[in-house]
Amino acid sequence: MTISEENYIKVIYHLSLVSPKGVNTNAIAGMLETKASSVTDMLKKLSEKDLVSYQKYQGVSLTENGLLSAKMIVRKHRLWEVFLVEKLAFNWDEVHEIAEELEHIKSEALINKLDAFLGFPAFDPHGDPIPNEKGVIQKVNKLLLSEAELNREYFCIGVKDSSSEFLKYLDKQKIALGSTFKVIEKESFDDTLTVEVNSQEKIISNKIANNLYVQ
Amino acid sequence: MTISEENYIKVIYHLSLVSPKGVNTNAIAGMLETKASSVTDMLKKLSEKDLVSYQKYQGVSLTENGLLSAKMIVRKHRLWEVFLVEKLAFNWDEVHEIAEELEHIKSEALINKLDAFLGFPAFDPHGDPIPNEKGVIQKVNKLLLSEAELNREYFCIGVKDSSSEFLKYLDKQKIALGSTFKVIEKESFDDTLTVEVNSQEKIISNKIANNLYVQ
DNA sequence: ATAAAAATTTAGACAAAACTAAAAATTAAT
DNA sequence: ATTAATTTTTAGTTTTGTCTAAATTTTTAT
Repeated sequence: MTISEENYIKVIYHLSLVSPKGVNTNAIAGMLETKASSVTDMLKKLSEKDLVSYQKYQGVSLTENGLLSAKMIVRKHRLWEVFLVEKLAFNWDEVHEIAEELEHIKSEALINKLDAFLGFPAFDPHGDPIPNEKGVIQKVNKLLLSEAELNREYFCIGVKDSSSEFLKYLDKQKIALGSTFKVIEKESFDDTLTVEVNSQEKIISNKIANNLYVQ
Repeated sequence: MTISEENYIKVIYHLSLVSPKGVNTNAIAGMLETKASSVTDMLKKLSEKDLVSYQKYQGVSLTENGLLSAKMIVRKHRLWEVFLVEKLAFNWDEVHEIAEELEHIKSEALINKLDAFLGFPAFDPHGDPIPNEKGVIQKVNKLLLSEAELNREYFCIGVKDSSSEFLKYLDKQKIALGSTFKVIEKESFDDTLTVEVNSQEKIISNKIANNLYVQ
């Protein structure tokens, strides 16, 4: 697979988690910052290679082959992110772009040795699960902070948006994976939350609460 | 720079160490397993970008820009090789191809943090020096085993040929960086050496002796 | 010094992956 | 149920890096 093909497969994978019926051409184009016509061209090629099943105008989904390939790319991406944060002392908001490049390094021995070196981590620095050597992904119960019940204790276990801007905001607010959350009050007008984070009271907008996973 | 451009710059760098007057089109084509006409095309492009100085039919050499770029690529390659051997437990004959991919990862922060993580190593697993952040390469006195004097103690400090075949042969012969060498006898007919390696007597062909650096 | 051989460059073509503009199919709206 | 809007595909180009074949320059050998 070329790097370009891998990027398409990865994007189709992520989109198909949200819309399992079939992924739109335009949605793919949006994620890859390319044009719909380019996507159509590539879908034909990926279909030839039995990585996606594609019917004109009907959207696209991954074949078994394509799904496994996608999971291996995601595995590589997330393992490299762990390496960058745990071993090279990068901050969690700095690793995405570098991992986007590292995920295309081909060697399977490399990624399995890296996995062992890191101690077979189950989650990446943003709380996303890391597929194992076979592509199996551990399923985790989680909910958005915006869906949390009042006056119950939760732990932050992940972020939905892992953009640098959002992560830097969390750093500023001293919110990290493992932080404890208790929702004190929910403002019905705009869904703003009053939350006790690590025993400190904070006001948290609905947009933020919609991008924090808790348990 | 594209990956292809980087590969050309790197090959020109390595060839210019052997023939400093100017590197031949055919030599580049040979190293990159491509055709001379493709090389000519690329030399024009690299010349446009002020990475090489190139005059039709007269061979090519790196500009200051090109030289620094080449050294940075070599730096990345060798640091990744150290990582693969020291941290991921690869054997020294397995790392070249993987490092050929890793050397094209762009982030400067990455490579400097990797350098620090590895403890600022001066040499890669084959004994080749690692350029520092500025591109400075430590100069080392070394000679080939084939040029060694009789009955003097030497240490193995590097290999000239770092092909997997040669390195595996050295593993089999229990020769590694740091091994001690004393040449007992030189057969004048074919230059075969009788050598004491780590206090054990061995017969070593001229071809082998021409690919081992000692000090 | 000139002819033959070797090396290099030019010219024209191709594949991959992108693009623009136009056409076709699907979906939404009256 | 048509029409309008949106989405998707097709057709034709472009760019990058490669190729082959032919032409040119340089080097080697007589």
